[in-house]
Amino acid sequence: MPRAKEFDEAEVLDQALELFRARGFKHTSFADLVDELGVSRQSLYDTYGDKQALYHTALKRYLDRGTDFIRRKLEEPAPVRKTLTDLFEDMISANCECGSPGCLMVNSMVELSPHDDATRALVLEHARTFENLFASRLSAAQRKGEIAKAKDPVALAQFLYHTVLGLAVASRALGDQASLRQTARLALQVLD
Amino acid sequence: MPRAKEFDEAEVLDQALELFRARGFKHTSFADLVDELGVSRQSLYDTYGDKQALYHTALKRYLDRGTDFIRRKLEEPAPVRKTLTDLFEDMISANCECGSPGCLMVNSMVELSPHDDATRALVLEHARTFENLFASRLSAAQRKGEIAKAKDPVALAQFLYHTVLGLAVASRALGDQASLRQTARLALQVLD
DNA sequence: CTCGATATGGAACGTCTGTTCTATTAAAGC
DNA sequence: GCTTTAATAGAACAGACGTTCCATATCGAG
Repeated sequence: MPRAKEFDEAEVLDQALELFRARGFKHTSFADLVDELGVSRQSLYDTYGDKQALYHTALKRYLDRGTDFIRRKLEEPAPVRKTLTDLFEDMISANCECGSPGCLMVNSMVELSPHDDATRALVLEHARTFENLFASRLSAAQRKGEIAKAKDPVALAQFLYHTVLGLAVASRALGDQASLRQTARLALQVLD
Repeated sequence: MPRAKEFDEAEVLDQALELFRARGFKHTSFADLVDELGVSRQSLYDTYGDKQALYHTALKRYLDRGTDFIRRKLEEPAPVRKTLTDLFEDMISANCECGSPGCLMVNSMVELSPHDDATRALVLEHARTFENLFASRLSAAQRKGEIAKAKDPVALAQFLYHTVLGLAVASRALGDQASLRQTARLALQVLD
């Protein structure tokens, strides 16, 4: 049996993720990663492949975590308005922690999606998943009489998705949490 | 008197703007600019300064054009709902033309704002201008009885601004115009 | 024609980039 | 103790990057 890894693969991946999130793909050099992760060049290549592969792995991890979080949240038995209010609040807090690096998914959509097929595929799939999860939760809310049956759950889900994108951009570039919360509150009025 | 410039300074600047818009700052090399603008390196440096200066000039031009457009539109005597509906429609069409390069301002907010003070200052000022223009138009609409007086015009303006950001991201990465229009329609329901 | 300013092509520059190679050290299992 | 695998440091690489310099050609005004 070989020697055991001396660094936690998942933990270092998360550190790389945070660097990419704060600085973007192009603005994060491999030398930056070596310096700030405390792992040698060669070990990074052996463990994660090249820079693109590392980025994609980090992005996939980020998206999966987000999907899991949303799915769990939407399964809670609370009223849909309460659930969505909490969800937006959580997202705003998460995107504004430690400065305002914004959302890795949104940053990837802007920086890489148009030129990198793998990234585009990842975010497109996530968008569909997001919309499906929300649409089915909203449909259930309609059956329970929580929101009007005349509304289109898919359109509502897409609207909420677009709202999340806007909040992520604003949190990265403007960083005013109070106005983000107010926007979330107004956005959820579409349910009324 | 010296020799006259052989290229249209404003026209070439617009071409550079489109390149930056489609590919971002880091992904657009100076060699790309030389190749695709049909102007020599030296002339570009003499006319616009270095790459950063060229980008900032292009971004400023883009923001100013956007502000002018919005200001003119909001001054029209039409009802506020009709005006905003048209405005969103125009923005969606403009952001989705020629592929989906998205919005140079939003792209700059994501790629450069956190690391480039000049860019951050430009977009922050634009955000304030946008919100002020919208807030005062909404206040006027309240005085005319077009929308309820109980609503906060500033909060509504910020909500609409955040909505625009989200639509720009979605148009760049997803490019589904139909869902963008539907989102715009739902967003404007906050006025009801 | 001449002078002054401009445009242009190409070479040159350091620097940074992502990536690979080599050599050495270190732990875990047989 | 040997083998195997992993970690590390450092050198080396070729290519791209932004930028500057130089020599030359071109046009307008005097």
